[in-house]
Amino acid sequence: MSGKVEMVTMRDVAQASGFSPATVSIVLNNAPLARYIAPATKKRIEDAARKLGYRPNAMARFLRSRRSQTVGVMIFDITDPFCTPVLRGIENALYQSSYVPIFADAHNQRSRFERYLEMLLEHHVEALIVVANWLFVDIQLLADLSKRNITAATIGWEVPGDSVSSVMVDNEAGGRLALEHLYHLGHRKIAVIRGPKMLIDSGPRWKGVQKFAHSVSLELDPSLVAQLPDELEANSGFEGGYRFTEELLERKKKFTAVLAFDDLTALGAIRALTKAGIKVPEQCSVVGFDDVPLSALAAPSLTTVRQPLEAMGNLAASTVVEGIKAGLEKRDWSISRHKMPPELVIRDSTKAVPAAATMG
Amino acid sequence: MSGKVEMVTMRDVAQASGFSPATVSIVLNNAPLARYIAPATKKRIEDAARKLGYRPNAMARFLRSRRSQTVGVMIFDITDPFCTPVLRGIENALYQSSYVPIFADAHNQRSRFERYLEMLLEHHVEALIVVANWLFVDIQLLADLSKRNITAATIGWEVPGDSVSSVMVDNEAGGRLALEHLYHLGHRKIAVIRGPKMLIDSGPRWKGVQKFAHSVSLELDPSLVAQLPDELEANSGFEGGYRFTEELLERKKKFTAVLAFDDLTALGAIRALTKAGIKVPEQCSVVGFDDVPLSALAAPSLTTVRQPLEAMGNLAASTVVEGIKAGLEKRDWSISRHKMPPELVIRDSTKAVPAAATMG
DNA sequence: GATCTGCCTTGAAACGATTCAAACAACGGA
DNA sequence: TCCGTTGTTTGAATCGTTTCAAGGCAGATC
Repeated sequence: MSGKVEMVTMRDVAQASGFSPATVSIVLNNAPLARYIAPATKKRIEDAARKLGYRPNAMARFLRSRRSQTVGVMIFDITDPFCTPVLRGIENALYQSSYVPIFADAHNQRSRFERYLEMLLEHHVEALIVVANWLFVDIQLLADLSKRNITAATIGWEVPGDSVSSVMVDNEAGGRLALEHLYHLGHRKIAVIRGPKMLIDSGPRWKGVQKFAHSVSLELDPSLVAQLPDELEANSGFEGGYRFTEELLERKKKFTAVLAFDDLTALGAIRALTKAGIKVPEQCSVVGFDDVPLSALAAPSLTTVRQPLEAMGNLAASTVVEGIKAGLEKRDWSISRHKMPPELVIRDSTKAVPAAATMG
Repeated sequence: MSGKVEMVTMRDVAQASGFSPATVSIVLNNAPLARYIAPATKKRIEDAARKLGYRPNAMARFLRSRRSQTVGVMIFDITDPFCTPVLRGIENALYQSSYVPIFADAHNQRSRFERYLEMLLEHHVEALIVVANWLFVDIQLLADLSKRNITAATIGWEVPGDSVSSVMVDNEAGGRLALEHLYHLGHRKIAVIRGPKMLIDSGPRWKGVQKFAHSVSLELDPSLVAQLPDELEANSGFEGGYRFTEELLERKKKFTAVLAFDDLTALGAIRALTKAGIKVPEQCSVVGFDDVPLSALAAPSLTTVRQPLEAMGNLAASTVVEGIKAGLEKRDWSISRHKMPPELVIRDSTKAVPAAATMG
């Protein structure tokens, strides 16, 4: 209860057990040489370590072995509800492999991203996972990492070249799923809110929508289609969805459904509809994209195209851990590019189109 | 573009600049001795470092100086929307001081908490911030940390004794604020959903509610008061709020407002009311607590008692950084216990009680 | 010319682990 | 007795910094 606890070092364990530090190291790490160590020796060393409460010093270990047991996790904006499940997935996978995540939040700022990258490199992370949803393109990143052979993976984003693994949702399939759902419910006049140009997701999703429309000869009225502006604010989608929907209503456009770029946009659209006295889903259906956690809690709960966010985080982390292992064992290893299948989650914000459209 | 980049060490900088590693270290760290170094020398060393792209090796530095530039951030469950803003606040403050957060998510499991604590100690974090909202009480934690003199702070929680700083909201004042608001809107028949016993917040909030009720001679009908069960699931509050409200309605209880333990509970209550055809806020007001990010997006947007979550994270982080500094300079330093003032945020889920109550 | 004073700069010892080549002990066979 | 073998254990170097007592070198003082 009084003075500081002196750190217990390997030397202490060696002394206590009567063997040399070398032997202790070999036993405690179960290094290859451990197979030559007498069982009795192992036991005595392990007992001593336990008794003294020995904890290896991660830093000292690193210095010799080049292993920091640390992975950098760079998030573009933790405030975005998209990130939380992804982070959970990453954390969980790393935990299984006894890696510790160093958390970096870029706040959507490039300068912050770079400074954090610098810090992560100083801490010699063994791998880097970047959760981003737009084009942070950074050649420096690519060069720095692959040269220092730090395995890296991105989530929701892809880096050109073949040095970084990636995990994404199949956006095109997702776009298709969303429109297909509305179409099968009988909707024909559908407003579409496309994502900002700067987001990599926007293009493919829209393509999926168009392709499906084409396949069933559905004409998408261009005056019902809008594109969200490029914005860095985390919740700007909500605003955007709200404004565009409001505008459509003011212009007295007719539509029975809104296909929104993502869940926040959908929520914004719903807010505008509700405010104008239009009931969702009775008078107008709304479908989102992502299935962020709050979508299930919203009122009405949101029909959406689900990205398996936690699984994506998990996969990315497992991938880099695999990459680290391969590097250690000097095995060959090539990056992977995963496209996860999206899944339609039907909740309360969509409904079959009423026999007679009630909106004007 | 070919082989790996060899690490640039301080020795390389020394060689390139024509000085010794000692001098380089002194200059690059701007150590006390730096005031004796000739300006020209400094410049040459700094130039060389820049040119070679020298990056200090955090591990090696630690080994000598005992400073890992690392702070452990233990979160009880990142899935809880409460945590995100807090995490943001912590991250931001640490970033300002060039500390890097090591992220640990206990998933509400004690075993995981302990394992992570172990890992954080191995990585020699210079401080620990624990975001928890219930009694994880752990004597081990206390002993281990203060003995190894690692400064620690908790958020939303307090540790007995005087070794750990804490930042909390003033729950009692918050409870008061919530009821006061409803009362001033004219509500008299108010259902109250108290928090789970295991949460430290529950008691004081309820106490605040009671005190205010007493001060205005308002009688709280015990049959309109429920307590959420002890549950570890992150979103269990929603379920709880839903179920209790549903039950009240089934029992045909009369009330014009619900005072919920937290935002999720409030959202659950709203869901139940809406499902029963009762309009919020026209027929029934609902007030939450916390002001988690999704409260503003919910429909109707939620009136709630705001905890300054980001500020709380920020404060906790600044506090431990201060503690680290004090320790380094062998200054005296005593822990602090902050109680942040809550703030009523009026949105769309509350309204003056109608002249004639319409509910049965 | 010896000694003293500042100024700058540096040698060398840590820090706590890992890693091999090498040492050691014991034993059987020649 | 000597050698080789087998089965265990270890000495000593090393990783990249930091730190501080000590060193070198002008110029000033006696």
